[in-house]
Amino acid sequence: MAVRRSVEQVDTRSAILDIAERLVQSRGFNGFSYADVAAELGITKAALHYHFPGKAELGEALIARYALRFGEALAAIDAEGGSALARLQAYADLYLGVLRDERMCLCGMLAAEYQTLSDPMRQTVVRFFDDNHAWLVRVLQAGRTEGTLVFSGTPEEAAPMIVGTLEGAMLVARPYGDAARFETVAARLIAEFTNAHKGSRQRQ
Amino acid sequence: MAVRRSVEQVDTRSAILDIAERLVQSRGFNGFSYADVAAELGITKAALHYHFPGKAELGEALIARYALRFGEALAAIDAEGGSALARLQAYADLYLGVLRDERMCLCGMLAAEYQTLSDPMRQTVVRFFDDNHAWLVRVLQAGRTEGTLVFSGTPEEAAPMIVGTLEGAMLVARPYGDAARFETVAARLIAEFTNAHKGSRQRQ
DNA sequence: GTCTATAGGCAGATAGAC
DNA sequence: GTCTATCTGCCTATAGAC
Repeated sequence: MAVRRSVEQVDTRSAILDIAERLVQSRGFNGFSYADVAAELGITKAALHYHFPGKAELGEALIARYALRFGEALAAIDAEGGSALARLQAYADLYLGVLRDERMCLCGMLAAEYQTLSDPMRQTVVRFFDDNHAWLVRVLQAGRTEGTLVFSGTPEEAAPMIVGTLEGAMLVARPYGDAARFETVAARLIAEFTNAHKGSRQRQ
Repeated sequence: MAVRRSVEQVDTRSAILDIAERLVQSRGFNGFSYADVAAELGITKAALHYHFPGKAELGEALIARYALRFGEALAAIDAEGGSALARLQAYADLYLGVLRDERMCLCGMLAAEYQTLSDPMRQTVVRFFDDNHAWLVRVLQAGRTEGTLVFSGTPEEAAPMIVGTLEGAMLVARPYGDAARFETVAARLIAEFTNAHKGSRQRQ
């Protein structure tokens, strides 16, 4: 009963999203076309328009699913019950996994192309970063309370450093095809949030 | 005598590069067209092809000029004779100036679109990052010797952290239209390279 | 749901006049 | 150097048959 979609539709829709997601993460939103997706999936461009009326709507669905999965990954990290430090390391490993797949973070890519995106896409991109920020703030606060993370200033000030560094390290590592370059930066970043680096500067 | 170009050609060529540069930095290489440049400059698309045979050649010229100017800016920083710390701060301020102009770093943008670029463009992008890296390595080494910069590991390991963090902070700050977000991250980054954060971990 | 066929526009690019 | 005119191809998108 009910309003369940047919299996075919769900699968095709997911397959479209899978292909488009990889294309956007590797080539950018302005670097792929409906023709690319259709050819790879073995259907026509017209069929794509049945599932997504336009490229902007496909883009919105792309970010929404990506954000959903990213949120689930963060929830899974939380569920493991590790320390805040362990959670921060797991967060960096999420980025590493994307880079190893020769991709850029979807929303990092879209951040670069931000000025060419539709308003709905822009809002969804910003929300992704907002969600990341909020999760990191919780981790940082927990780490400070636990004593596993050490940093100056507020969690709200420190969180953008983590997002920015990981996004930027991915961005630059990709032209070099060098995941180790990312790993070195990520390791340094995490090191900055541990040990007894900060003596007097902690929470002035 | 000699083979000097006419004043008109030089000026038009520069004007084309100025407009294209801004368009690439704000919209991406795949987010602008010859028509955009021509309309803004008040000439036809055909005239653009006289100065640059194709979009790829325009792109190469764009990166080459950008790298040249960036190199000059770094030389100017060196010429001021400040400490390594002052030079590092001036380096971060270069990025801030670009962001304040509502632009992304040209090569950061092209790094995102890397997989869609021609081989010559790719090589020029990588060389830009190589040059940045080399300059930063010199500054870091000088800072360690002077005692104005403190960091763990080698300069070669630390330099990618600086490039990555600044590029990433720009990338994420732009959707927020918030230069202060960048400044906070840049300030933290520089703070990490100063003070007495690192005790035992320095050069193990 | 997917197809064929096609519209309408814009992309990068070229020829040749001036 | 810049123009008009034009080309070819790809883009997103739609109509309507199956």
